Amino acid sequence: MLTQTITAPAAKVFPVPRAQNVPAADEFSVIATCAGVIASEFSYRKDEEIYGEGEPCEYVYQVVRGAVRTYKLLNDGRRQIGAFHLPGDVFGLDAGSTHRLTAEAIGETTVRLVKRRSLEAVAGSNVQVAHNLWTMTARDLRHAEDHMLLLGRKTAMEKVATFLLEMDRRLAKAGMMALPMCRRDIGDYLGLTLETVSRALSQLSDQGILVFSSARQIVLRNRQRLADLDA
Amino acid sequence: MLTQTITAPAAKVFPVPRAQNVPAADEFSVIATCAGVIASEFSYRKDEEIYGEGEPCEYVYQVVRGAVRTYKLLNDGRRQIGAFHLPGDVFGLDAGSTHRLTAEAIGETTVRLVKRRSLEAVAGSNVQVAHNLWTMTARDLRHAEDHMLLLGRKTAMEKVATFLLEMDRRLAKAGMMALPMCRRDIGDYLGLTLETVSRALSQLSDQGILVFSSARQIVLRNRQRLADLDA
DNA sequence: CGCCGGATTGATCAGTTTCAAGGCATGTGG
DNA sequence: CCACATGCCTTGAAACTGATCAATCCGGCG
Repeated sequence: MLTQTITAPAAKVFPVPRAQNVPAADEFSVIATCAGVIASEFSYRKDEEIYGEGEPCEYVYQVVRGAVRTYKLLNDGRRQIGAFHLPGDVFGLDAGSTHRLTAEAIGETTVRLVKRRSLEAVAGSNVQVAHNLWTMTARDLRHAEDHMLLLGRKTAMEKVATFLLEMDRRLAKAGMMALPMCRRDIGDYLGLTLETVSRALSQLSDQGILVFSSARQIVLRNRQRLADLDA
Repeated sequence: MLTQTITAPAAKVFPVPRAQNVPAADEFSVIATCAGVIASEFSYRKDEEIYGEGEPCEYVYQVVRGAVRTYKLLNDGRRQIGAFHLPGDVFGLDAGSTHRLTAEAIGETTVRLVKRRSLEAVAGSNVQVAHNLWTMTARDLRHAEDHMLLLGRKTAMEKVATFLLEMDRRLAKAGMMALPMCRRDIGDYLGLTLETVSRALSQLSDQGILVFSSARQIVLRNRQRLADLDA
């Protein structure tokens, strides 16, 4: 899956560069800094597949620039996006031997990656690294548990409110939120149609809770009222 | 939360008894067998809380007899059950310091338990145990990912079909399935009302896909047709 | 300028929920 | 031993939320 992206720039291998725009306590960096683990960088074009469901886990990834969606499909094409991965986020870390979701670049996206085998090797002797693997998987589990509550029990408006607060927390810069994903992606993340997402956002705009600079550039005007709508 | 169950039998401490009716490759047993880790046994009455969301993680549990539901609540009481835990299943293993779901006994239930602190201690030096913690959390994550797809994108009938196949796989004995949980629990697991669950089951019964011995005693007559309904 | 993908908005439809009634076991007290 | 209460389940009818179908609209770009 790395070789099929022939038009993408060749991966540049370099000796453990620390990420710039990434939280301080960064398990990925800790892992990548361990002896024997080589971090590379790689770019994907819009909508390009990074790995597919069922494929063997060759690498573990960290978003550097851009955004990634991971999802599952039903036979007839219905899609459930499990998570959006933004700069600094680690994805593709599966404990088993194959990926259980498909990962795609949402827009032009750059990732760092480490070989899973070298990770395994280090984890086999380094308890700190083994602990980090557990912590990262546990973080994904926590998100999934919260998201099950959303999918199973929240109303459309509550889902959208939760989504906006999550994105605000994760990617707000200077009071402005620049959503990398389209309405369909949001719908497939929230278990809604794109029309329902659009209607909910319009309603929030009408109520003055948010303002659109453009369809994907949003300023939250009243986080408290949004939080009230969130159940 | 252990001390408040005053009418339950006192925990009996005993030196690492292997579980009888439990899979061979049992990480919990591996963990419980490690030096310094003491396994106890404990029983809970129907609907008794085992731990609450937000409480510190004192123990990790394994169901011996009975069944456990773990769930989250919204402010107004809407409930999402994340998983049912049946004999042999491990639950309550959170990487953080507090539980993120509430656990309750569904009926009269017996569990084995080990102190989380002793687990931590062993994991700090034993890579095998650290790896097992990761594997168990990853298994929960896999289930949560599958369940997000169900909650977000499957129809009522598809949800019920998936549920029946899951329970058939996990607790069918002699072709018969004895569900430990009520219709409301099933609904709160599938993101449906209990009436919708009941209607779907009746419909499956009408179509001859299953037969009720009683409301909770079910025989699947045609797993293939059920799998077809599952999407 | 005109195209195109994405977004919005409107009208109708359908699936699920809600509300309500009744049935069927189980257990308890008279 | 029967009457009755209780909890759980089923079934029906009406209401409602969100989906579907369809028509623009808007902004960016060739």
